[in-house]
Parts: sequence; C-alpha cells; structure tokens
Amino acid sequence: MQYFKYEIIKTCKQSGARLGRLHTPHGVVETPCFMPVGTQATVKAMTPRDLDDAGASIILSNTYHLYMRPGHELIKSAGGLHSFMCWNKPILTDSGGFQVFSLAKMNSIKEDGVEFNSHIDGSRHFFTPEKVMEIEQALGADIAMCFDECAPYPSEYDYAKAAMDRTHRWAARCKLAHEREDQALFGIVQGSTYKDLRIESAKVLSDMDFTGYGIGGLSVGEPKEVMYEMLEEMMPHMPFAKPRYLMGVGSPDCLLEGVLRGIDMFDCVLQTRIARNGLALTSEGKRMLRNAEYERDFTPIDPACDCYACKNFTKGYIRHLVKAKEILAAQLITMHNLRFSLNLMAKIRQAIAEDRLLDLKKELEASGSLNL
RNA sequence: GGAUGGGUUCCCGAGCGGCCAAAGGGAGCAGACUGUAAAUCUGCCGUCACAGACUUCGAUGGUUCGAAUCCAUCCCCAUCCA
Repeated sequence: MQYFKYEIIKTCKQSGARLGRLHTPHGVVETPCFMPVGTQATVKAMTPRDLDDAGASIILSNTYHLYMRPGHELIKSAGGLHSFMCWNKPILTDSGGFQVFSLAKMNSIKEDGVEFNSHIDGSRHFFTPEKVMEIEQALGADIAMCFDECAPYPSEYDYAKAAMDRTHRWAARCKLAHEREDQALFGIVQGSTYKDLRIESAKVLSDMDFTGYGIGGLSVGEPKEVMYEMLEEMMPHMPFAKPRYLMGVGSPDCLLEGVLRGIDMFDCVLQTRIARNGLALTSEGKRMLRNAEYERDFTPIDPACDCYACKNFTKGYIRHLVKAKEILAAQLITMHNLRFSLNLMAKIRQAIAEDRLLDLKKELEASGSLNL
C-alpha cells in the first residue's frame, strides 16, 4: 500500500511557484502550506477544534520535547501522538536537531550522536540517529524528520561543512533505522550560508531518495536576502517531484518569498509566540494590541479576517485582556494569527492556480499584509 | 489629653549626614520575538534649553561645607493608655 504521494498540480505561469497536494495516512495537505507549531503536543493556547477553525491541515510537534516529557513510550501507549493529543489530521515531528542548536550550551556533539542535559531536570541523555528514529516512530507522526545538526549563524566554513557532512551521515543512518511505512521520512539540507555547501547538501540528500526534504539551518539570524539567495542556489538541485519544507519560517513576507522560490511547506513559532505577547498580524501590518492606541478602539483586530476573534471581539477588549494578563488574550490573538497565516497560504495557493502570484504579491505589499 | 510608631518620586516600599533624582516591586509607556527552555525578554519611567542644570522625600524654620537622613515647632495617620 502506498501511504504517501506528492502531486504537483501545477506551477504558476507568472512566478514558477508550485501548487501541490501531499497525501498522508491522516489526510491530504494542500501545498504550499503553513504548519502551526505544537512543540509539546499542543499548539499553545489552541484546542484542536480551534486549529480546525483556523484552517490548519497539518501541524508540527517535537521529538525532543515529547521524549523528555511525557516520554515517547507513554505516547505510544496512548495510541500514538494523533490519539494522545486528539488531532486526527497530519502531523510532522521535528527531530530535535534544532534543539541541538538552540540548547547548544548544554550538549556536546559527537560523531555517533549528541550528548546533552535535559532542560527540564538536567538529566543526561544521548541522541543518536537511531534513537531519534525510535522516538519518532513511537510518536507515529505522518512525517518524521531526520536527526540533523543545525549550525548556528554565523558559522565558519569548516564548521558548517563538518556539521553538514555529519548531517548527511546521520541522514543515511536515519533512513536505515526508519521502518514504518505509514510514516514518511524527510531528509534535511544544511550548509549554513555557503552556496557550494547548500548545493552539495541538496545533491547528496537527493541521491538518498527521501519522501521529502527539509531545508534547515536558515532563518537563524542571517539577513533575509541571504536566506533567499541560499534558496535560489539550492532549489535547482532539489528533486522537483518531492515536497520541500523550509524549516522554521516564517513571517508573512518570508512565506511568500519562500513560495516564490519553490517552497511547499513551512512551520514557524512566530505566529503563536507573538500572539502570546500581544502582537497581531493583520492585512494592514502588525498591531501591538497592548499599546495605548487601542484602548478605545472598538473595532476588530482585522476587519478583513473571518476568525472567531475578529468576528466577535474588539481591539479595545483584547487590549484589556492583554493588560490584565488574561489567558483569553493569548487564545484570541493566537487564533487570529493562525487564521491570518493559513488564510495567506490559501490566497497564495489560489493565486498560483490562477497564474497570478506576482500580482498577489503586489497587492499584499500595497496593503501592508506582509509587514512585520 | 498622654505614649509609641509613622508620613519618601503614580502606588507599595528601601534609604537614615555626602557615593541620592533616591534600591526593589507594582502600575504605566514602548520595543524585541522566525524547525518554542518564551503567557518570555529588553528599554524608558521628576522636569528641562538634557555629557549639564533645576525641583523633589508632610510643612516651616534651624544645625552643617553639605540634610530624605540631625534638631525645633506645627499638620496629618496608625496603635495603645486615659
């Protein structure tokens, strides 16, 4: 039985962007897509019903965090991650490679794997590609990511190359250790901000024939232009017929620019994190709802939005909730930011279908939708 | 009427002769946030002509080179005694 299929429906005549459809055991994902991040088996402040309402078709969760707490064995006992968290649509699990980078102070990278201390209780752990595959298969997401090493920015060439080569060796080991047929495994392209490394990584991983490809190690502090340039360099060397996932991106402008450069999937904590800090994305640019200017503004966050928060509540009320540190503020703004981003992706897909993505870009730029 | 303890910058609250425009909270104002150690973090927060100056620590007067800090009187507040 074939559990996965990626169809390229069409490419935009105006921009070359791709419109696709990713079939998974838990449903179909229209691409380009944005995946809300639910690190600890929950998209913070959202119920699965809220995610449905926002239009999420796939979400991301995290191997490292779930292994630490509550433990992958427990989740397996619960019937897998979908059942555990009550989300019956596709899930992608990140491998913990990013944590190796972001929690760098407490780990040491070796050829066999990464030794690190738990950020929760300080206990010592060792992640190898095989261990990560064991965890991801126990979690049972539709898509598992290879265990990679995300080099920081900036990185010296030699270090970036070493991290990339190690990522490749780990990718081969992940592929070998990965057995579940109902779970896709994506390789991850690395190479920091060096064109030749990016190209080499794209080629090496392409030859390994993964179901899809993550592009990692970007949006870690480098200028956006550098990220765009890297995408342009490596894309010709990525398999055309496989989904391409730009990891950890992004902001509205990065989503559009990514799609224009051939990206099919994105994930980002930005939408949900800034929501918890009172910042809303709108069709007219960002709005810091905590600010005094909204005290007596009894209009919706974004009049152009159809989310529950925008249809029922005012900026003045939500500002009050933010100032009062009420949980509902996080819920409403998260709901909105996700709806805004998922809706942006829907508009992008529509524009690709109509061969007018560049026109859409102009419209969005003119309205301020891409401002952050 | 007496005794004691207090009155500090929007609020609470340190300070108790110079290093004090005055700790620390809170409130307020603004900023950051891109595979989530984040409902977190950062900055500002007396006034101005702002590397300096000016006004401020209940009020007034005094001691001192110098006071929010010491003294006197007064005004409030709290508790206790009559």
